[in-house]
Amino acid sequence: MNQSIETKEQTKSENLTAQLIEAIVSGEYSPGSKISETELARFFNVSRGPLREAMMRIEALNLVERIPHVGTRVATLSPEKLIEIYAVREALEGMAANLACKNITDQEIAGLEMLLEQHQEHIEQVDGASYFHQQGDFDFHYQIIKASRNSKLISLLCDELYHLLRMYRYQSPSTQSRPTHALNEHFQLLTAIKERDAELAEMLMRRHIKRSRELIENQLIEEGKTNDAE
Amino acid sequence: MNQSIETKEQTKSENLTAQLIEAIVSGEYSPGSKISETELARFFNVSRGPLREAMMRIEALNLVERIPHVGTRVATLSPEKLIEIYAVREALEGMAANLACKNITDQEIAGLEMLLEQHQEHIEQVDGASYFHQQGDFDFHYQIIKASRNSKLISLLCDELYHLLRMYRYQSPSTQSRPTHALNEHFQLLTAIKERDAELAEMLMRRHIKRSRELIENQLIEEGKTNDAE
DNA sequence: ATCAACCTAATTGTCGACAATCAAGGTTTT
DNA sequence: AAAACCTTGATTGTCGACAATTAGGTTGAT
Repeated sequence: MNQSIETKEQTKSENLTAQLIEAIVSGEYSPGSKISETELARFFNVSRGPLREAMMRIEALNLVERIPHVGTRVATLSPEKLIEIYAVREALEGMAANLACKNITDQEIAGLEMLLEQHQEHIEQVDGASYFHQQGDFDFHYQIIKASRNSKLISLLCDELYHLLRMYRYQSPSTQSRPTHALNEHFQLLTAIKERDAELAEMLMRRHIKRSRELIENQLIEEGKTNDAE
Repeated sequence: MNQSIETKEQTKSENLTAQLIEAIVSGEYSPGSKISETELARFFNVSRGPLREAMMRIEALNLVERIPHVGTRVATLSPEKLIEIYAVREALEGMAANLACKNITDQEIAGLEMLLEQHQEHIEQVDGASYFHQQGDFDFHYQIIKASRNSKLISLLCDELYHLLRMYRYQSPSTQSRPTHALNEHFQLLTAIKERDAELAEMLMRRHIKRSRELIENQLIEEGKTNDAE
């Protein structure tokens, strides 16, 4: 019932866009695989018109790659691209943390505190259940981004970059994370936000993201070594 | 001849996209004005299919605003939105300057020096010809962004944000600028880049953009005052 | 046997027509 | 007279068919 409201946005083209984004991000279509317009259109019971319109939008989000007269493929997210995204994230989320200090409400801060306490319990209970943690990680970051009150910043991060991040996570479930350290950094960050210390919050956020990036870079180096060894 | 290669991308939908972006950014279609699909399609000698596909892409760039079943309008860029964009620019271009220090070639640095010298001459000759200066301002920033070698960063700044900036410039030719100060800041920045001082370059770039933003904010306050006075 | 040219099948790009929706003006009812 | 309800005109959304282009396999020549 609720679904019938949610899924029926207004127009087929828009529904398709939302559904395809979710399907691609969640790994339902494997990266690099070809997307046949005719086939997909038949599957979703629409004509190729709306489907192509949806594809144009999704292409703009960098979730698929299109070559004229050839076809569309689900985007593949190499570790190199991911590292680029992390550099962008570092800049943008640093700014978001900075602005959040100026605009966040006390109520939102209380919400963030609750969120982190939940995460703490999760980590203590199921030591290293990284899936829950990663979802929680996203939640925390989302809240701070929203609290920046800068709609451009919000849409860039949430609508463009985070789709790609989620996509990568589904692609590479082996991705390392560091739940305990990350949680500590979240607590530090929240403290800075609570004290409305914008510069400190920005610095902590940037360091937090930079460390995640370094983890990926190290993995990449490791992979390089093993590949060389072959 | 060159043109026939440039303009004929490959497909009508893509040609349209490029042409419409240029037309909208350059103010050919005035902000807020309604765009009739039938009319535009006839004007460009295409059917509504490719035109709508182009619109979807352009909507993703935030150059037009679409309401389902109602229509499409050329985006209006309020000073408030512009200020938001400047905050994003500050973060992203700061990072770009930082990365550029690590990746720029000596040849590119020499190019930047020449560019700034040209600007200096321009300013000395035609004191306050802000159009040339603003174009030059963009050139300088573009080069640094490109030198970051981060393709995500480059596409975000050049393909998304700068279109909006150019659009605003065409909308409000009365926009104040501060050629002399800006040029000094550019020289400072270039010095930091030459010395590969990433942190300093980032800081200088951020301050440079922040000052531009403050100029806009002050204009906004002035306008507010005059409006209150009425 | 190898390479080049050609042909064919399949996919994408484009079009014109039809269906669905909205905005505006006029009509009727209270 | 004001408000609610059609009705109509125009615009957008969707569809199925056709045209253009590509990829792959086949044929032919060197």
